[in-house]
Amino acid sequence: MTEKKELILQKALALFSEKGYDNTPTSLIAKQAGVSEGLIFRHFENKEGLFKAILEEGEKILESYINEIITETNYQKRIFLIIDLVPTMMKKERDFWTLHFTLKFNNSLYAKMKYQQKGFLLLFNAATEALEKLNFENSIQETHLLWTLLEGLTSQLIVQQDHSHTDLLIDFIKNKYTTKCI
Amino acid sequence: MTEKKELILQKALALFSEKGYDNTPTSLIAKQAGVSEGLIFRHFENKEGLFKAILEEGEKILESYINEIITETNYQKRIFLIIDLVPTMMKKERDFWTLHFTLKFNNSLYAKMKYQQKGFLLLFNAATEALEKLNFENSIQETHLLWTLLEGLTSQLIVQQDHSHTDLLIDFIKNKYTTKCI
Amino acid sequence: MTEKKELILQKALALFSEKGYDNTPTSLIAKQAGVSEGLIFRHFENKEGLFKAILEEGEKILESYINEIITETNYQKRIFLIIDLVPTMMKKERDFWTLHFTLKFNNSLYAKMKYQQKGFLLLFNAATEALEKLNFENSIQETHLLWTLLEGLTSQLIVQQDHSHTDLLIDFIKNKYTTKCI
Amino acid sequence: MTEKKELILQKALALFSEKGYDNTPTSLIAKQAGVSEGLIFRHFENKEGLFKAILEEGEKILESYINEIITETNYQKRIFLIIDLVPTMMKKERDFWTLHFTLKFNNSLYAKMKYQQKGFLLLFNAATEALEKLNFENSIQETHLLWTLLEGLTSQLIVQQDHSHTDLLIDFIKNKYTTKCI
DNA sequence: TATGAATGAGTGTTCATTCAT
DNA sequence: GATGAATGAACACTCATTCAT
Repeated sequence: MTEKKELILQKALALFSEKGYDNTPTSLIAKQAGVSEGLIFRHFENKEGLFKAILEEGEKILESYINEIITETNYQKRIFLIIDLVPTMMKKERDFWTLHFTLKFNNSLYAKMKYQQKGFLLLFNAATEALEKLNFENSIQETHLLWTLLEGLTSQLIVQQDHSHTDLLIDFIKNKYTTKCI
Repeated sequence: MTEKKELILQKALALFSEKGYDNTPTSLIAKQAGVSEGLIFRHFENKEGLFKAILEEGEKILESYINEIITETNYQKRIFLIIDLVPTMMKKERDFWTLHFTLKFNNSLYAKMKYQQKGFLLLFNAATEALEKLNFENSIQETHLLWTLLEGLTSQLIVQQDHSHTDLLIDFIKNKYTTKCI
Repeated sequence: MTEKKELILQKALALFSEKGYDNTPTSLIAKQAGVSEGLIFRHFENKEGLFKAILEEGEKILESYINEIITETNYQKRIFLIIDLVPTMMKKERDFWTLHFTLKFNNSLYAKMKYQQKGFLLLFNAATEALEKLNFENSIQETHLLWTLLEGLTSQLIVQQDHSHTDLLIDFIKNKYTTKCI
Repeated sequence: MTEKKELILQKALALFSEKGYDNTPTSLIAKQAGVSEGLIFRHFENKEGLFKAILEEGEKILESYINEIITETNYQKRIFLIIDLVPTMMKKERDFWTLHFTLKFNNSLYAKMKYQQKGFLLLFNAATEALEKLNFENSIQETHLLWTLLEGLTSQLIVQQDHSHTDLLIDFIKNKYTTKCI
């Protein structure tokens, strides 16, 4: 991976997440990366190829998060890790997750992200297992609830750049999962 | 409002929600509405003007939903109405809410939707009041939690066309709010 | 057919035949026609669509030539008309026939010209009939020979803009077909 | 001439004749030759330089054909050799002759082929001489006729890959030149 | 009100060519 | 000799928008 190729990926990610895929011309990516526009196509063939390359980079990061969580055998801690996942990712890889989340609603591009659903399925099952072990009744339904919560959280964190308010909410949620009264 | 103007609004809404605002050419809207492309600009001045006009139509619908909720003085029922709001809207006005939700993440257009935040603020306060009256501790935080849940629910309903699974979840949530152990 | 559409067709034909289809940018066509480039695509959808539109115009002309020939019942005259066809067309519709002939060798575009082969088949049969009636032995083979001659003639007239030399050849050929000793 | 240079020439010839000069990117030539694109420019400076190099190779082949013909002093045989020239070349060096013939109509590249006209002029004169010796009246005009025939033959052989039908025609023509009644 | 011809700026993409290694 | 990263000028094509009718 040459330096310029790396630069293209970085700037493309930033622009895609800020302005959206369709509103980001390849010419702008090239300009911001200080690179000729043609180079994008030499390296990634397509604008879509560039997009996929970005996703693949994110996939690796996601995998490491997931591995950490599903290997955690203290179930209480595992649940907390899951709850923390969204704010953690949004702090460390904001651009990537913004892109990932918003493009769920762009049908044509969503297809290219299916891969990540495998990762999320592992996570879902790990959550169900944890909730069961922690003696929650109807652990599957509880996981669905937790998932919905996390999805809402993501949505909010994307729109409001400010995390302070959400941090409070995170603690509030954790507390509920401690007292088993969600 | 002439018949053709109405047709434009309808087809534009359907296309915007299906393909996204940026991926919907005015030429396609005109074609599907059986109307000349120029007419769109005569009636709405801009593509953005067309978008705003759609939002204004939705605003009226939203208002009626909100009125029904905030005038409900049985607080238990009010909470249930709020929980049901998302699936109800998604059944009756799917296109509009899909458009509304997905465009939250398109910064430039989001600005044009601020109006609706007034409506949602009324709703938020009505929820806080209800939760307080129902003796939930920390009613504001609880409302935030509820809001997050509803936002996650919306996201899920947009991606999965199938509501059956979510209906179960709705009941599950309602039950929690009945037993006061969310 | 608006005036500008007509202009586009004219200039495109001239440029395609002069520089070849691939070497003629749509921007140049637009410039020479004094028209915006976008208009080409409004009217013809594609560069290829423009090409096809040109062919269709030529088809009509070809048909009228063919009709004149196959309805000629004086067989001697018919043969002369056929021999004269190439130089006549090259004088009156040089650009079109140059385009037609040269693009036979561009496989991908040739497919779009198949229609004309129907016309040429009628002509071929009319020639065979005439040669038979004029008591040529092996009239089919003779027609093949005549065809080859006409094809070579076309090729020469395209490369050499000057017809004078070819006109002599035409008379020479006609004479042979009169004396039945080709 | 290194092995790779030879490979480039081979693949370029095949591609130019199949897809045409303009429709053959240097990148494709490089790919098919299993060579870096830069090497093409190191060896031939230009895409056009590559084209010229191909022509020069063909020139040598053409010369040997011509030598064989003009040194043939049996005039009957000489004429037959000339008639056979086109199908022979099209069987043995199809790609090269296809390229040669089709690019006659691409003005800008045709200029680079003028050299070959010298060879063809020798041939033309040798044909005239033979026809004169064989007591054809108006031998120059006859040679023009023969030339036109050969040109048409070439055109047909390029378009129709199948030679069988043309082989019959060749015999038919030879017979005419034997009976002196063309 | 409604049409449809016309525009022009922009968009993704291709490709011959250069150059450091 | 050979590579492959990089360029920049073109190219076909799209689309919101204007305007005469």
